[in-house]
Amino acid sequence: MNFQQLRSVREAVRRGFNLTEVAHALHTSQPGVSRQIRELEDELGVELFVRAGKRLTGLTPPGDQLLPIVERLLCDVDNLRNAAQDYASQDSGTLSIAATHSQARYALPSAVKDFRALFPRVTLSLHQGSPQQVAAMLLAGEADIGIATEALTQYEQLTTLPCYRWTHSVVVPPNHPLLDGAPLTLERLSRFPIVTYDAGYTGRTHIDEAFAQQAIHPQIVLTAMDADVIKTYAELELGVGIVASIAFDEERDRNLRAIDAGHLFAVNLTRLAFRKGHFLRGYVYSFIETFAPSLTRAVVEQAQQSPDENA
Amino acid sequence: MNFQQLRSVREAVRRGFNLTEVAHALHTSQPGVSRQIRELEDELGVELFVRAGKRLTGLTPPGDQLLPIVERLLCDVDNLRNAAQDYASQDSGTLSIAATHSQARYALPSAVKDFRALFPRVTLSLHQGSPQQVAAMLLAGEADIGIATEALTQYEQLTTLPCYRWTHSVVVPPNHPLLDGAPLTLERLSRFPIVTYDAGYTGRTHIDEAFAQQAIHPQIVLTAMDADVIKTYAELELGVGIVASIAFDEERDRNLRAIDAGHLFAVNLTRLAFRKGHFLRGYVYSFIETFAPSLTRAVVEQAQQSPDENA
DNA sequence: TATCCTTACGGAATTCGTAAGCATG
DNA sequence: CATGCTTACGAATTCCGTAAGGATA
Repeated sequence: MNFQQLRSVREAVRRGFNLTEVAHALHTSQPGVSRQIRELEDELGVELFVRAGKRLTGLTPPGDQLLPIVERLLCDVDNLRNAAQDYASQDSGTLSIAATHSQARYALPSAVKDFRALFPRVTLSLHQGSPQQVAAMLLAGEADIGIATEALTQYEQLTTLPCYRWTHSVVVPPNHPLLDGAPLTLERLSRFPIVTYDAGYTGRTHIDEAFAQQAIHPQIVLTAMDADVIKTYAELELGVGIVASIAFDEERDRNLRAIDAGHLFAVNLTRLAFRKGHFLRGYVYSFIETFAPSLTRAVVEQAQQSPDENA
Repeated sequence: MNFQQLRSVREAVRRGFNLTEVAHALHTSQPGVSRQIRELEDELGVELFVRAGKRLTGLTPPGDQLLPIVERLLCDVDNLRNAAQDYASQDSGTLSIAATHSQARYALPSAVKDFRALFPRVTLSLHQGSPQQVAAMLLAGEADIGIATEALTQYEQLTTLPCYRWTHSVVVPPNHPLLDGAPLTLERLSRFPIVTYDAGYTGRTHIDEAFAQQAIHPQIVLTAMDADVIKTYAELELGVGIVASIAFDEERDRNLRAIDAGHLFAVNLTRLAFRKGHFLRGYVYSFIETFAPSLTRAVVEQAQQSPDENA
């Protein structure tokens, strides 16, 4: 048994059982991969993959049970490397962050700035994607930490920690009727076409829930993955924008006015996540604490050890 | 990085940093081991071992931190093999049990008998030792499950589950004054010399506690690791024996009489233990349930997953 | 001086990629 | 017939044990 065999198996599952693709991913030849898998199966005495003729099509029951062990094993290989590097080169290395647009654009910049000053020799790589993509990157070991408001708690294999709470705001052009000073209600809001986030992004769930609860069916004329797009169309008077309050900046958004909507939609909780069992280098803890001061190293380490909590 | 390197490191720690011994344990040459370790250190970029001149004397801080990861990694290698075998040869394999004398001699036989009938093709290996040795065998991966009354809960890396409760009995020759029918008390007991278990064995802790609580200092004239020795000397009238009730058998021990001492000493709880993260083959669950019917597969699997419980 | 680790060297086994073969949709 | 897995083979590399060297208690 060796690591290459295990990597071949893991990659085969990830790449949909196409060994040619696996070979590319692992920078080796296709017959090589084929052999690695076959040899592992021989050694273990079980077929891990279902074969339709010569083609692999899925995992057998034993394969299904062994895969998590293989994953954990390879994860530990990374952990070993990371932990060693943490000593070998204390303050240099890579920090890979996966985040949604909202976080990358509005929440992270200040933490990133401070972190770069503290750890100039750490290469930061920031990957933007949907909450699902953020989770996928964490699970694949491609990112150390992920930050998003939605979806992260859904994954068995991720540990999540609360970072901060925030609410939505309504953004409208300066001459808009909603700026008449009367209290903002869902009912009033629903009289206007609405521009907001795509389903599954940045607290959209809470927006939908609020309307549904009052049996109001708002006319949503445009959805986008990020606040910048939403604000752009709110300026064009396509509709009333609903964005995260954090995404409105008086200085920059001079063509818009914000109305707090914290009382209309449930409070959102942005979470930080990492893969269970994934080793975090020393500076990763520093970054986390810079981003969310309540998440001290002790807090994060404890969350890592008691995998059942979802505080 | 490869498994042999990791095994060399693990074994070096286990064998007190003597690479010559490690080489024997791993069935290879001493320079080989030396090289494995050096190469791993080179690859990781950290020294794992403290070297005094040419001699290894201990772990460096990074070594200390990496060791648990190495252990888990190698444990998963075993898990992979075991899980595979569970499919490859469902009902054949090996079940290794570590137990104290009391358990091996009095509690296990019936479970072993039933298990052998159910799984004739499984090779049973039963290792007897002190509670500490039982724990050590589990930690070293040499035994699948361990059974003992003492000490097992002390180990961070072991998961333990309660099997059954039992109390002590006093055993004396047929003509002994304690058989006069008057209630047995610690005070009366302490008037006679006592023969019982060694410290750290089979509920000895509770015996000491009971006497200490009443500030009685019994005269313990002989201690032994097992009830058979104790009973032998009780027969020879060296002193009054205190043994686990389960160890007294009216049929066999015709030269002795037992007096229940359940009210004198705290109730003992015999526990079953296994290493956290250690894969258990299907028939292991069967054995456990045969031994302690309350420990169904579901119960055991749950204990495996929530490592913080010590119910 | 005995123990124990390192370095040096050479043979053996393993590994891996290329090329050819074959099944499937 | 294009895609995708397997088998075959040979070269290169890696691996590992023996033997010799050096440091320490």
